[in-house]
Amino acid sequence: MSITLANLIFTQPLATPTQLQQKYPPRNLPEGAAVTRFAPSPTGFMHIGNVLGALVDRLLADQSGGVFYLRLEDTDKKREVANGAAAILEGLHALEIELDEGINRTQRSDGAPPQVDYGPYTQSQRHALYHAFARQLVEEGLAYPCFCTPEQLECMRDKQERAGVNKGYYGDWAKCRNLPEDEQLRRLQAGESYTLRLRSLGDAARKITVNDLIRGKLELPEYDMDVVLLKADGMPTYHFAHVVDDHLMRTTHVVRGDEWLATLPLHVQLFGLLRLKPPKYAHIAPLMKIDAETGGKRKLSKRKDPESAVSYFTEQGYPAAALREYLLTLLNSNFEEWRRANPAEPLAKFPFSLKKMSSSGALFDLQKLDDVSKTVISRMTAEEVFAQALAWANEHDAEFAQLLSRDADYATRMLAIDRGGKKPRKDIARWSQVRETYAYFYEEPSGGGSEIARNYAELYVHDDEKEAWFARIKANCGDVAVKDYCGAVRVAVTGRENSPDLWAVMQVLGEEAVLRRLTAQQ
RNA sequence: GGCCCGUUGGUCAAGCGGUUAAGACUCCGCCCUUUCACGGCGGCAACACGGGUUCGAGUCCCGUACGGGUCACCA
Repeated sequence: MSITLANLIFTQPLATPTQLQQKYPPRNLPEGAAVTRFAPSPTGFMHIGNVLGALVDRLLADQSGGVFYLRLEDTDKKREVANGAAAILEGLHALEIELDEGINRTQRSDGAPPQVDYGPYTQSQRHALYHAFARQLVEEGLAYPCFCTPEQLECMRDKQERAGVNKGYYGDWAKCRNLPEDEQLRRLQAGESYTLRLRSLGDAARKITVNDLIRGKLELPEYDMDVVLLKADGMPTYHFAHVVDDHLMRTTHVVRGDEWLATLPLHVQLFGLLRLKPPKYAHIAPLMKIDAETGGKRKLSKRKDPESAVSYFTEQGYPAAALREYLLTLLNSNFEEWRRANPAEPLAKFPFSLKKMSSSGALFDLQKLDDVSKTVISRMTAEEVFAQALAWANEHDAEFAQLLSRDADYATRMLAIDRGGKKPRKDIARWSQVRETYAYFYEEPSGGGSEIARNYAELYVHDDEKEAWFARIKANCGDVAVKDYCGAVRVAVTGRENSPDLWAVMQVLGEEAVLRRLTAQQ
């Protein structure tokens, strides 16, 4: 084998890009079907913004008869966490977002015939694929080895900072860009550490126009940096992996955070140099919050804001459906209107539109989430509420889980109070609130009965229907106003000044418990 | 700092050259009611600022301010 740049860099036999494109042909899907992907890195932390993107991916695939898959971006071994993949799957599960492909799945969830396997779906296993495309770039003179050390690069940036010029590896600053070939070969043969850099053809003075599905036409400067394509360990950088993977996996729509807008021209350039067709892009604005100290709006921060983690919401016990519904209201403001008109339709039926998304960041509003969640929970049956509350308690409140499961029938009857009608109660926004809301069903109020309560105990007939029950109170309250009389009974029975329908509460508690509470000593 | 993106009530947001500038959440009031919710009705409250273009500008253009992003062998 002759001694060439490409042969020294790529010592293993590789397929050609053309062969790979034949191996992973365009997907056999209906016209216009969107192939979307969720591509997080396994850092052990799932940001709520990440699942927001995944929701968009899911919706896009659903409404077009397409495919939504998961790809693990584990090219940075320094940041990788042991069970990072599990955390990602949990995050998707928290919103019940289903995958068609990826990691532990290779066929569509709707039972459609299996597609060609477009995996592996873990980037660290796709080494040879990246190298195949990288080799082509080297052979065409579009990529070169860079021997600069991290220290040298750091030093370069310092100088650039002082000189007041743009930082980065470009133009005259790109020391290794024009190394004589014999030097390149010599240093490669000597085993020096190197990265593979793009020989950029971009000129920052020129503009390209790209279309973003959310923002419309964008005019951005060409990318003129010689970015790293392959790191010293042979792993691809995000930019290069994005181009190779999304092409080979036949992604049609790339949905990602708008922090990628700045490097979009680079990605477009890379697709061009590889003679590949770029996907469509949709850049989502970040979720924001009000900073408690400054009062200003800022991006939801992983470090400062516990509610930026999906796990926060699962711990609080927000139902997956509530999370999805709330996020949809942020995505498309006409969603609430649609939901009111179609209370039972699955989300996939919602005419979701990327165009209707805001290009500036939405404030994450916990209060509104609670409101949405209350509505979602108020529409569930008592059995559903019981099952989900119990599932939550099993994970986060063992004592309460025991209480609930000790008498499932009792708990279900309790949860059924004021539920199911046209105007159901909306007491609960999260499963963590169930225990406190229904506490008096499990423990006697501490106050004890009052004079009125003891008086009422004597005339109480447990088998009274609601009408008769109320008539009996009215007939016996004497000088005391009905309102006050009922109030006293309520306090004795529940320990609170307010509760759901008193009669219904007493029916569930049972005659014995009611009488005991009415006659308890103070 | 360079480059890019954005800015309609407290919040999410309709609006696409002529509107009394929708709706939802929060808050307040009233009604319903055995309490509290729910529900119904009503209210407070907005086009960041300055210049243009135009008969007319939230809507188009240019500045300014503010916010966000990016400038890694992280994604």
